[in-house]
Amino acid sequence: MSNQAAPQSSVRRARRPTAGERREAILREGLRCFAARGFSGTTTREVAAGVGITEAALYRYFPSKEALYSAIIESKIEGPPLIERLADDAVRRDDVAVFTGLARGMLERGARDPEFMRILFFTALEAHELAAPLFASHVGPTREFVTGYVRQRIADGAFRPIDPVLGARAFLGMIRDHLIVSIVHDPAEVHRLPIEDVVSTFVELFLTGIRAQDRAAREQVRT
Amino acid sequence: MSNQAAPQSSVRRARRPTAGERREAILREGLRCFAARGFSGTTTREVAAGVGITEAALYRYFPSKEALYSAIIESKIEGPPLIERLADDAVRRDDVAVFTGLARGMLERGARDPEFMRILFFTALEAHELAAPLFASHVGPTREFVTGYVRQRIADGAFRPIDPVLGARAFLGMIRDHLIVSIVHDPAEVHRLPIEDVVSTFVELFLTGIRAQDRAAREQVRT
DNA sequence: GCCGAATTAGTAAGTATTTACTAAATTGAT
DNA sequence: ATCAATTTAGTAAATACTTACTAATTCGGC
Repeated sequence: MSNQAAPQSSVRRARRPTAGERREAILREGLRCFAARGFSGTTTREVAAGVGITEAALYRYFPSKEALYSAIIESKIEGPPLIERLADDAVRRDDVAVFTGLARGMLERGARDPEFMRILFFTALEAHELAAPLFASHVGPTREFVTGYVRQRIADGAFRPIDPVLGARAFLGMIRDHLIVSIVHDPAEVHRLPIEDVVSTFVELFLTGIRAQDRAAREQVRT
Repeated sequence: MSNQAAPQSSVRRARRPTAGERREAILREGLRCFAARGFSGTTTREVAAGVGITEAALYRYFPSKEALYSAIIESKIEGPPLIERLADDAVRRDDVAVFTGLARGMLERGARDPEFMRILFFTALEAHELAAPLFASHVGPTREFVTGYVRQRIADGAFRPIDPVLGARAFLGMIRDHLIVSIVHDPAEVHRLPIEDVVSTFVELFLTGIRAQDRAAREQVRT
């Protein structure tokens, strides 16, 4: 992983990365470190060493450790393309498509970008000031989308009349817990179960549980 | 902070705390700090100041910061009385009692001891070496208990034949997510919804979703 | 193309402060 | 007076950040 650092006597000197490339490299390494050990568990020295430069060079790109951390978090703040993709399914009241898309999107993101999940948790626990914006860009909209959809389907008479917040939480909780277990605790387990199996199991479980049923089925539950 | 407990024999002077009391006070304050800012985000100076003593005094009771942290975590490692309480309900196959007891126990612990939840997350994220024992004493047994119960009920023909691990995760995920939201993100929200409402909503949702149903109801879900 | 000045990116070696931890002096209850 | 509990007053290492300088790259006039 060590960068080129043998410029002296060699005939062909390695090209020096552009400022943009360097900045990106610092952001990447910073993400790695902060995701692994949190803000206070990470030193600027580590990050610089990981990039293959000195601390002073790092401070050329970011005026402080805080600024670097903030830049990393901000780079993860983005619009909600997942929700937008599901808007169509939502207006068509296609429950299976909505919840399948949701589960698949979340689980795939977790598999693709596990460091993002860790940063998400660290910022929340460490109460970083950018935790709120970060959550407002990811977790919040998703929760509101699901809550709104559940509320709508209850109004439609398709879902049972439970608290929509709890309904949304129930579904998102299944997904999130799966992500937590696989990413935070046991990264190996994530590959044991194919994503599609997890998705369909959770969706079926949730929809069967929340859908309005005839009285007989509902009474059965109360044992 | 002045530390005055019930004066036993002397009335005039403030009694100096016994070694045991002091130790307890340090553990309490340590829990507060570590739960709030994690291991690397907490300084021994802070803890000592919070107790009202100097760092040197603290080091009389604990030989290192690590030792203090370990003692705090170990004080939270305990047997599984929750699961044991549910064993009877489990052999009687009383689904509602089992899952209600589970949800209630977890949510009440979260409400009673939010710092424990935060420590749990911090140790996992910071990959502290005591994370494993801590999880083995709390999270693991609960998950295994639920997984086993689900597996059993599937064998009974009472639950649908899904992966028991995912079934357990679905239920525990709902609960855990509720705890996370209320404790990590939004401590105010925990009081908005009465625990009993949350418990019954989740239990009904889950049991309705996982219970074996007649073909008509099952087909309905597939839309 | 060519070359020296200007600019940019980088380093080595710091500084000031914080941190975990400790030895020796002091306090206070009995 | 004794002696454990506590404080005073440290130490060495670590940490975020800086200073003073150098190497690499770009640029503008030829």
